[in-house]
Amino acid sequence: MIRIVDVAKEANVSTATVSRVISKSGTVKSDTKERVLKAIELLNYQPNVLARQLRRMETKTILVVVPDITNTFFSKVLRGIESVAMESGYQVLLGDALNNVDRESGYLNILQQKKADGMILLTARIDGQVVEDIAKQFPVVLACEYTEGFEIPTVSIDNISSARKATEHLINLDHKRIGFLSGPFNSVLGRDRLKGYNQAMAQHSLPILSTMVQEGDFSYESGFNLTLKLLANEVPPTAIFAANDEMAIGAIKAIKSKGLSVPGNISVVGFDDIKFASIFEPSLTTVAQPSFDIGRIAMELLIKIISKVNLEKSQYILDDKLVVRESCKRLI
Amino acid sequence: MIRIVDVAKEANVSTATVSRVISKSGTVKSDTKERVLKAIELLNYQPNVLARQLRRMETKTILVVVPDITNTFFSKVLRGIESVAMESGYQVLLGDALNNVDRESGYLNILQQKKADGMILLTARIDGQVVEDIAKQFPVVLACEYTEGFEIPTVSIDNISSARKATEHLINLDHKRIGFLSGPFNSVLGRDRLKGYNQAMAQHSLPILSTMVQEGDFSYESGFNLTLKLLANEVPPTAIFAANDEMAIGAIKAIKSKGLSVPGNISVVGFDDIKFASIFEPSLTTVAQPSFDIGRIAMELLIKIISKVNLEKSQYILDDKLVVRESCKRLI
DNA sequence: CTGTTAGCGCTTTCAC
DNA sequence: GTGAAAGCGCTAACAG
Repeated sequence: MIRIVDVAKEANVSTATVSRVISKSGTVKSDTKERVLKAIELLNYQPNVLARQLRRMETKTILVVVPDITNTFFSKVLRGIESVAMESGYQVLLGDALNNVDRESGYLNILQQKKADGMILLTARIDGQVVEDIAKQFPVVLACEYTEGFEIPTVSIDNISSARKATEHLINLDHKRIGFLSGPFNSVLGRDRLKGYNQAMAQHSLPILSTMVQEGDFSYESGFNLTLKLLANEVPPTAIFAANDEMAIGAIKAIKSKGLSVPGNISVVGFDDIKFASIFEPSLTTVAQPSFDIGRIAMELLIKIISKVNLEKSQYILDDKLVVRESCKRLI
Repeated sequence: MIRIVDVAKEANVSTATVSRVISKSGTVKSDTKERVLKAIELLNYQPNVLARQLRRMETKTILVVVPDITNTFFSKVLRGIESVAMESGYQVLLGDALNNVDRESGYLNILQQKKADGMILLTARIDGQVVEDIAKQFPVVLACEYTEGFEIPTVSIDNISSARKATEHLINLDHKRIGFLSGPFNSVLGRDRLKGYNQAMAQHSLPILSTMVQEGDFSYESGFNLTLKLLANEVPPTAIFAANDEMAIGAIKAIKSKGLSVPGNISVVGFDDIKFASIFEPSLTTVAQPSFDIGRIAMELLIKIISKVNLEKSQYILDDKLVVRESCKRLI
């Protein structure tokens, strides 16, 4: 292994000078610099990042905790994060929580061990207080999700109003009996989308029936199974709003499996606008989240926090958009 | 920050003893150990991984370079990698190459900087010689792909025979004019699947027409566009074999867009068996790769290499399986 | 503009 | 079974 002293010897300067050249800090006369560069080239020297990290007490690495990496919505957020990370010289350590709360909290101590300078959470099923405590000690940004009542910097859409809009879309199509496939109640995001649904129903004086609300886990399978349950009701719904696209697609498959059609017999709205939403048949009416931007802004925020730049504001609410496709129809 | 000396002082021992306790090495009398543990607890001490890394010259981190994280096939391989990594105390640094060769090679110097102890490449479009050079200096495992003529440890299926099997499935259904949507010719994997197609055609004395072979990039869009091109032929194909599922789904959408049906007018076979293959309509006949196992075994191999354990063999060929679903039909 | 030097926090010989 | 002490390779304060 070539060390900085080797380069220093070769170039006939001190290690400090070599260090100044490679970290582009301080001032070095241009011909000494030239000499150092040549020596680096000659010896094929690569600075040992580990030593630098220890010295500077920073890793230039951030941790991203994803609830489910096989969900393309999250992989797109991740892309937004990665793009900014790369520009700014950061690397991304991936934590896939596999939709499992224990796994999720397990990643937290990577921060405490100083293996990462900060963390972006794409999921927040962990106890809010725990996250809050971590966020007090280390740079943390919440993306997509947020925790109620705490002051952790957050990037997300307004889930309540989006869910309300989506539900209203169905109401405007004359649907009155609208089933809701919820996300887990233990996530704020799950609860928010439910709130939006409830608000829309209430505002239009429609009854909120407990049989019409099912708690899923954002998976295709839960969408499928819970829809079968909704359909088994004495009076089944004429429309279903699913809290994410994977469940919505599961719902459509379940409806079809019963010999019914979408949107012929039942209308379906999803949430996220994953790639597949437009490919699936019928193409899915859904709430499009600016996934890439969520990631991008979250990473920009995190970098600011790490650099101790003051934040103008800590809650970033981005615009979403209801994308109307083929999966909904006016009730006749 | 609490340091090891603080714990040592608190427990009235030397730093060496504390170190022995936390790294479970050497021998410590059980009541001294007790005292140290108590001090650690009391001070809420977390070892600084950076310092340990520098001292031990290892990071307990591995780099995974993925061609496209939004493709669920790769995210499943990643899961296999992560599961073993976690059990063995490794963390996963993610490099998303965005299907871009430059990005891909950019990740290589993370190894040289010692930010990772080893690397798993899920893509190998970089020059084989470059990979070979890196693999000589650092632990590297190739998964899914491999490089021709080099001796880098590899985990994959036998792409040639799988592609041959898939093509033969169509031939056995009496198809003679079979279009092939290839992956990029600059990847061995792309070329191998083409080879399999060619072999099957030749063995059954069917002509290999250049108009029937189109080079795509594994994306949905390229599958869609190239299929339109295939269909524009004077004599269009009666069946299409796509080198991955995303392209196959693009193909089906293109066929439908022309008012034709799958499998009614044209049969389609894919490759990978991504989650969506069974959900899409018609459900896709495809070659199922053991994605999770590929990841798992690749990581196990990498750990062996890092630990300098001798490998019994370096090329692991896993079994694939043709999953027959609805997208193919006998030609009448 | 450049060199000297003291650590960053930990592990690991070596000595007792 | 335990402690003293020498670094791992680098950076940054300070001196010149």
